Amino acid sequence: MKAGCSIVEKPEGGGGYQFPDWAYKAESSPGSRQIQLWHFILELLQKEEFRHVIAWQQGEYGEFVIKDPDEVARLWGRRKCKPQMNYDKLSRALRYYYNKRILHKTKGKRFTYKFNFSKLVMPNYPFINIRSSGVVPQSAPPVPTASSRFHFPPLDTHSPTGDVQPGRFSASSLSASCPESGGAADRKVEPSDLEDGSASDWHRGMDFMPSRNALSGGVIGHQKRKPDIMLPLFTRPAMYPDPHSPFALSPVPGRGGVLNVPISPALSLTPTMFSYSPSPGLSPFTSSSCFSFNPEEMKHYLHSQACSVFNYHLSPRTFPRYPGLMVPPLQCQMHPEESSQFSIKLQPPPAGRKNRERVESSEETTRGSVPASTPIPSRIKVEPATEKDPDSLRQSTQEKEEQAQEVDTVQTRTIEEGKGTVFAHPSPTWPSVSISIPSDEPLEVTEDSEDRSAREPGVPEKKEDALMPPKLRLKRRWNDDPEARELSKSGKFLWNGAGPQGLATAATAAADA
DNA sequence: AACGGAATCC
DNA sequence: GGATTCCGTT
Repeated sequence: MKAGCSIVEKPEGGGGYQFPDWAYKAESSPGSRQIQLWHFILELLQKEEFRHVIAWQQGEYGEFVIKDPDEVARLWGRRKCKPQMNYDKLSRALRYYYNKRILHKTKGKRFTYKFNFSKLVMPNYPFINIRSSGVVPQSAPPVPTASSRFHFPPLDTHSPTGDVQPGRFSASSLSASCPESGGAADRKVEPSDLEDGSASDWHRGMDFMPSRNALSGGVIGHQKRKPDIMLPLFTRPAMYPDPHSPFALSPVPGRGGVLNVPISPALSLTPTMFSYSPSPGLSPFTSSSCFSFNPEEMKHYLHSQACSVFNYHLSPRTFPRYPGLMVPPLQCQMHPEESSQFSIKLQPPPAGRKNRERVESSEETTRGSVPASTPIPSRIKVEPATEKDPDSLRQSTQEKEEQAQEVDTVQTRTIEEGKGTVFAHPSPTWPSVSISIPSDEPLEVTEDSEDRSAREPGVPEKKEDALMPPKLRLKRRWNDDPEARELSKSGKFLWNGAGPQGLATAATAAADA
């Protein structure tokens, strides 16, 4: 009986964050209707009260340590009303995030994982870019300061200068809805906690966005309505010193570059939405909004969108419509049927254990209904045995570089140099993303100021890469394959950096929801 | 401890 | 689809 386990628990008025009702609806969270583990983790991470249980790892961007695995598991179990939860199970769930590139393991460090923020948030906060100063506050993820919080990536590739300061996060309900969960860890933080962070409470600005949007859209309660255009654009915080605003969005409308981003807190940061869901219906940007923007931001956004569409074979429909926008032809399309429903299958059904057993024992089936006729595709392990263990070497030094490049630097270069894209069919070069915006200066959107040629000379893996199952591709990309990373850095994967706060915000929101 | 396959649940 | 559960392996 999960009677007491309500998933949607709106924060009572006052302390919590007020999102419009729709934000709390299950539909707002495609994929999973309940809080997701990574949300939960972030949620814990943003609360000082749990610092002894789980905390950001100092010195590593997005890295966190589970100090008390059992307790984390317990909390998670309580949240999910799974009393039997333990770290083993929880960690299994975390491990599933590896392939999704939401998380990866910091090898050599016990109970230490690392969020892949850059890939996580980008679709939702394409312009967010936080510096990888390497300074990670104790109780909070690397929080960009008011001055560095959000950058417009391509324009800011210089090395950061430790101006990241610890942010503090207001807490929302972390409370489990389970009946027995009344006490202990579930409390709200004092207002003082909410107040003083200069860069801290930014996510409260989220409050404005959905609600204002609901109003401005005029279609309250119909978020599914297709907007004319949906672009999450953010402005520089300094311009709008609204302490409550995550994106420094002033509640005062009408400023250039300000956009009311209608992000469902629950939905917006579900990474799978973007990465694996070509459906425009599930697009994070599917809510209506009125906004203004500046061309520069627009360029970046469009560019990244274009790249995303390209890189992931997303439906072109995911590309925001914009007058004058020229979406480069997707020449890397697959067969029509495929492309229409393209999605990265992270966990393709492998030959099951049953099959394995059957092969071995040549009969025997303990389960009820059994695949009497399940064609067993013999699985080919394509993955090259890169048996090096660069961890010890890489860990402290190189990883930071990675972060700097991965997170901070937004690769605005195009697929151009990718020649044959990772995924794909050799497509004649897709020249720079052409984005034309009315009343804009000549575009040089695509040039990376650094122009690092991280290009692999040989790139022998590409073909192989293309043949490789998506799962493996991703795996390669994220696990330990520096080459793969290099490849991705060189333009295969074009993501904007993003801040963990965004996630934390979402986590909070989701948690509250 | 960490990984990942497999089945299952919701 | 996202866990949860179980478990063999490294």
